[in-house]
Amino acid sequence: MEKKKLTKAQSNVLDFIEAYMEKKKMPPTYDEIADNFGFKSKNSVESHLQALERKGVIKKIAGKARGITLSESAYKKNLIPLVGTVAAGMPVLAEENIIEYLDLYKVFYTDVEIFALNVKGESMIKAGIMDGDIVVVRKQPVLRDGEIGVVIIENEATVKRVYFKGDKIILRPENDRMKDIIVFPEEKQCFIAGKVIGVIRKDVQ
Amino acid sequence: MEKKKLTKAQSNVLDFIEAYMEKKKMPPTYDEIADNFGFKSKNSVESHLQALERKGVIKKIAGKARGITLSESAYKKNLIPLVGTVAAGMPVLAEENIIEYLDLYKVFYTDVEIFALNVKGESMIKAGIMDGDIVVVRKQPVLRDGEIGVVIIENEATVKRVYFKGDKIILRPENDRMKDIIVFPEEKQCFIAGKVIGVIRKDVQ
DNA sequence: TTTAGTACTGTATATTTGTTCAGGTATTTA
DNA sequence: TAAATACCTGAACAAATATACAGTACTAAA
Repeated sequence: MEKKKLTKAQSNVLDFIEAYMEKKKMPPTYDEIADNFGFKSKNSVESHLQALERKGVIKKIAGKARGITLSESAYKKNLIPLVGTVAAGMPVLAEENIIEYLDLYKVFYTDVEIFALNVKGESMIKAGIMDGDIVVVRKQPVLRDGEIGVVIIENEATVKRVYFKGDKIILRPENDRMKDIIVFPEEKQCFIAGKVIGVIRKDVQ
Repeated sequence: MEKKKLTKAQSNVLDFIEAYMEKKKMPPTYDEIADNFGFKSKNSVESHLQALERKGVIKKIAGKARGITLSESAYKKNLIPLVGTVAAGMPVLAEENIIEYLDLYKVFYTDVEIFALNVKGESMIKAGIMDGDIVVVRKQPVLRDGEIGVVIIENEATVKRVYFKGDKIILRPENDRMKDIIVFPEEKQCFIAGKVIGVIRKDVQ
């Protein structure tokens, strides 16, 4: 892992490999790389790959078709570094400050089905769920008393804290200015879609 | 796309392909699949792959090494369906209810570097940022007046709304019970790490 | 009972693919 | 100026790989 600087040509080859893998979900062959850059010899590719391997950004699997793997640091482009305490003088993103790399796919990974829902309105503001947020929901048909869940009432999905009292369902907003909504399942078409397990906010003001 | 049901063996092969691709970032070869299941003939693999292709869950790229691609629906395992209005009677996750598939990697995609930070305490509660949340931060050395940012003060990272007044930096909590923190950059080692662009909450109570 | 599909083995073959050897020119480094 | 490095061509070769053909056995549907 010399971490030497890449030349322009080497950097172009690496970019191509990354883009190819992103799109096709597999590494390119030597021929495909040569074609892309108009190389008339596969050996041009071999040289570049050897250089990239020497500089530690890829690893070749000898003899194997499409045997190119991006080394860890190249992958981390897709991972978000989670920073802990920040040592003096050291750049924020220095390895020493990083606790782990967040793989956003895995943050909400579950065996069961999950889905997401756009939140409209401010009814859950005291629970930290704001207008425009996306809630991540684990699909399940029941809720425990007091859990935040998604309830479908006549084709409309609502996020509320849910209580059960006899045959009534109480939907309690987390907002002092709003009142409970009481639903009688016998009267209105109504069912529980799932439990809110996460929140994603894309635009922080 | 017949969407016929897979047999147990076919399902096993598909699972292996998915796991292999997850781990190695490339599709397996026929030999590797045969080895995994103890098949003594590559033709067993070919038959299974043809069946999987007929049933629409993979696509083969004829003649190409590792020429297996998972069809779209198989990928959606990694994507979170974003549900809009929910039509009556229809299951929540029916295609008709789904607006788009969220690719969490892309939700926070930017050209510039981003990192994440665990939030401790309730100082930003009115901005919908709660204790235990993860804030996603775009690395940048400046902030506009009133933006929520991450400021490092003597090795401690804090999330606050940031104002500038003369040579002072004012860190304003979004919590009525807390007071502004005023920092004189000349006296304390202090710098801006970035702007908060997103929030992720993993455990909703 | 026939037909179709599943699930394998075994052999053979053509193509794909990585790799090596032998050059060449230009550019940078010592 | 010499030596190293980057960057390319061209040809040849061996290994990796997909795929076709010929079977066997079992199961489920028509």
